[in-house]
Formats: sequence, C-alpha cells, structure tokens
Amino acid sequence: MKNNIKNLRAKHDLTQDKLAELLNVSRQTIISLEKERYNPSIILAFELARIFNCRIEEIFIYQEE
Amino acid sequence: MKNNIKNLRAKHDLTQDKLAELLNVSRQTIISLEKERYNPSIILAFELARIFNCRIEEIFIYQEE
DNA sequence: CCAGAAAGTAAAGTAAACTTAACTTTACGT
DNA sequence: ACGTAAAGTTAAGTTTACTTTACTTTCTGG
Repeated sequence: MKNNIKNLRAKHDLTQDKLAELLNVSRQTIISLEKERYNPSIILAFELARIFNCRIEEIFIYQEE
Repeated sequence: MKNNIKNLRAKHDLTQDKLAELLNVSRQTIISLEKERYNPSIILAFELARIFNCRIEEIFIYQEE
C-alpha cells in the first residue's frame, strides 16, 4: 500500500506534529505511515481524507499482491 | 462506523463463507464486520470495494465522533 | 556556525483487527 | 418433522496498528 501523505501534508503546510494533533494520533504514527511501515486503520484513512479534503483513493494507492 | 456489507453481500448473492473466501479472511471476520463489532483495516476496505465494485465510501459510512 | 524546529530511529507496551475452533440458533427445502 | 446450510456466539490466541518515551539526525534561519 503506497501513500502520498508526505506530499499532501506539505501542500497543506503542516508539520508531522501538527498533522498528528489534527488527527489525534501520535507523531510516531504519522512518521510510520509516511515511511509506509504500516497501513492505517480505515478510520485514520477517513480522517486523513477529511483533513486533506480528498478521497481515500487519492491518498492511498492500493496494489493487490 | 456504519457499513452495509450485509446488503451488498446479498445483492451479490454471496454467503458469508463465500465472501470470506474471496477476501482471504475468516468467516468470523465477515460476521464481526457485519455486526459492526470492529472496523476493517484499510486493506480489507479496498478489497471489499473491489469485490463490490464500488467506492469505499459506499460501503462504510464514517461518522466523526 | 549554532540554536531550535522538524524529521527520524529504536524499543517496549497497549489496543484493536483478525484467526481458529467448537458449539448454538435460525431459515429453508423435502 | 428433519436435515442441512447459513448465520451467529463465545473465547482464547496471534498479528499489527498505534502509543509513549527517550534519544539522534537533518534542515533552516539568524
């Protein structure tokens, strides 16, 4: 699962810290998501879509393996 | 998080067992999702959208609390 | 160059998603 | 009424998302 959180975050002029705060998650979570160390829960995905004002599919690129 | 997996599954004429098989998850997972006992991973959400041939937002209704 | 902010790493712990298994209940055709 | 398929329950175990803390590295402005 690829994502472009880092780009979107930059576009919205947010630090990892600020984004974490908006999402009510830890900064660690943002770092790990950006580094694609794990996949978000669907709730986090929805929240990200809300904050970035776009669709989940625009943030996360699902490639079936 | 609400979802209409049960309806969509019926529409596609699938048993819980068959859907579980298509998704490579256990039947328990389908039951629990339909009963909204927990939320799916984003991967499962994508897979469901693929199988039901619709958008994630058409399956899962996110209500921020 | 250096201070501070932002980004990253590592590790140990908690919470929630998902599995496995064994059993019960409901719906439905014969 | 009975058999069987589908749906549901419970519980214990594994995996993975997410937290917390403490520390290091990179980036940027003065």
